[in-house]
Amino acid sequence: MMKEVTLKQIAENLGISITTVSKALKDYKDVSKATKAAVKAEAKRLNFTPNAFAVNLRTKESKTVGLIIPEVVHHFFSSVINGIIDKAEKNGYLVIILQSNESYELEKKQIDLLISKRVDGIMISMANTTVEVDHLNHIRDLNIPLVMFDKISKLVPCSKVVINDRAAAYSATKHLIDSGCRRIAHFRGALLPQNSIDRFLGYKKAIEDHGLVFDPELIYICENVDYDDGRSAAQKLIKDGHKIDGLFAITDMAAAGAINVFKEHNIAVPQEISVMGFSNWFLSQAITPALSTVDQPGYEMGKKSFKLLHKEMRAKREDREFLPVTKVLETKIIKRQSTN
Amino acid sequence: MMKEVTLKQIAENLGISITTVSKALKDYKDVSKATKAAVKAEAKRLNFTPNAFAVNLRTKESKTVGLIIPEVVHHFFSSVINGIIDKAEKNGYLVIILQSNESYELEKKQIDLLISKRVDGIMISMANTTVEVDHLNHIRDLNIPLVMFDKISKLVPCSKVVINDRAAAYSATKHLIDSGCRRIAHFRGALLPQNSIDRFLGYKKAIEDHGLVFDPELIYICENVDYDDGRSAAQKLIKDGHKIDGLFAITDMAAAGAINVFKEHNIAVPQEISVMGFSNWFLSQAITPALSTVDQPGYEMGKKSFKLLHKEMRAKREDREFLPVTKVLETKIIKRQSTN
DNA sequence: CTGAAAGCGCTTACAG
DNA sequence: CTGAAAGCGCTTACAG
Repeated sequence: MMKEVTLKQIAENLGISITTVSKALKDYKDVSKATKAAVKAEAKRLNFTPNAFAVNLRTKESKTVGLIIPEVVHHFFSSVINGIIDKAEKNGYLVIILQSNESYELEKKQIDLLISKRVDGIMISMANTTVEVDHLNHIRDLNIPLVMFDKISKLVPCSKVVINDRAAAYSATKHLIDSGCRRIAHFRGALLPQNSIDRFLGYKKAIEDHGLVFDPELIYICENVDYDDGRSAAQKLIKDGHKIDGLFAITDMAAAGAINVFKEHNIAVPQEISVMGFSNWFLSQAITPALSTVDQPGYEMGKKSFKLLHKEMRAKREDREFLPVTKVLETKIIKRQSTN
Repeated sequence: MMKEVTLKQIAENLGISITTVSKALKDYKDVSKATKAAVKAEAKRLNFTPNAFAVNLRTKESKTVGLIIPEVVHHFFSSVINGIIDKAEKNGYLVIILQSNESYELEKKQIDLLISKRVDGIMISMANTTVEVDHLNHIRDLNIPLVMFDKISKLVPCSKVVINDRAAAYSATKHLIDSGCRRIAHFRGALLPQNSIDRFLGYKKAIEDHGLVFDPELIYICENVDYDDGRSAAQKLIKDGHKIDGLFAITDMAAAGAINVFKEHNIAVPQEISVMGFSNWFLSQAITPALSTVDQPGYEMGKKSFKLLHKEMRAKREDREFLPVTKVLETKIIKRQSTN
């Protein structure tokens, strides 16, 4: 364990001042070429890296941003993380990741943690159970750059990156209708989250716009929008005796669960029931029949989120005003074998 | 934007010294009860949080650890992340996550990044292409606590958390043999990574231990161990005209790809060919037939990794010696429908 | 072109 | 029980 190399060390070795060493390393124009060369050579020789703690304290920046998501183990969110990390790193930022586990209380706590760590900015996708947004507005009050993505709140004035859930669900449902379905069930998410509501509304509008009858009995709730929820809802649907020829599920997982239940009941997909998922998770191409779905650009969303955050951080540093931007990303229908 | 609250601010408001304020907040025993109460009340009133940058500089600790994994978008690694984040947070640490994208060069760069950020410790799972380990030993040289998990190197003297890949692969192959398979193919990973080698060796040993003949022609390489690789290997296997009744694939993804190819060729799974995967990713229960596999405890591995790192960080802080520990986690066979 | 000095906000050994 | 002082390692406005 050797001693840490500091500016002071280099200065002493070279018999010059700490100030000059610091300036030389940062290529200040008021340092002679010869001095710069000598300092850089010595710094390299000693394998000098500036003490980040000291730099942070002086510059009041940590070059670190925080990210809060509901869950890490989730294809969509891990894609977002991927996009954020990639983009952040290219711009010299590191990313601290925390999860809210879909809990409002935990979400508040994680925000406080990030604030007390003095991250330069925060990106967040809200927990399903979050209804109140004071903790998010608090971030704005402290003048910390903030970007929300996917699960956002209209009540927080900050930059946002989203998809148009309503339009995407409309397209998905229309795809079912166009392929001949006339009685289409919908497995929706919980009542609270905005994207659960929006996907439901998109479904409903598509039904009504195309001369079909909206039947509330065909709506089932998948609280956790996962595989098991999809299974339960499909079982209930069958038990309820509803004759349907199409199903639009809020996630690929729920759709996969439903398809497997249909198979167990010898209901042919897509011949008897066509099934649409949502997200285009990896899973959708591996199941049989391969799942038709809506592609939700997670990686893109991550990249774009960091980009907006970066813009805002830069504006803050340079004391410029920054106006929040909302970016809506494109989704597209991916047709596979589960629909005609 | 209000002014930052500092110790100085509190001291001035109360007409006492900064030293006393600092000590009062940290419950030093040599501060009077009355003073402590007053200081705490004022701190609370002003919503004081210590400036983390200053604390870091003084204590030479950041209460932040770094994590480097090959890829974030990966069921197994995201489970590990989950375990690490959970455990870290409970102990007051935040986690910076970086990915190597299976690149040795990037892995080196990420390590340098974390070192220069002065994280208190590093956890890493090696990239497949990493053969040389100087950059890892460099972490040790700097006396930074280090834990390797899953993809480790024997050449780095540090704590490790792994599964016994060889034994797990042996059990998986034995499961196929016990269920009646006599000609078992193996889809292995690239030649370099240790766990690809170990799983292959476990497979080979099981074959030989049970009176079967090891046939190198039945070994196919899945470079990226993913769905498409599994598909290609299965297609090649069929084209090569090999008659097999069992397949042990290095990952669930590769197994899923193979199963789908078998289906397309009207080969019944498990009646004609039994298939074993490895990892117990979510996917394995959603495909048809549901995949028999080896459960690899990702969340557990993450928790244990942080736990060991934490121990080492504590030992370092208290200037105690710490001897590296290697922890081998249990795996288990999960029997589903793809095997008899 | 160079450097002395102040300061970022905290912690802690030391004196009283 | 309280506080003056040094110091963590850097940056930068200022003087020369």
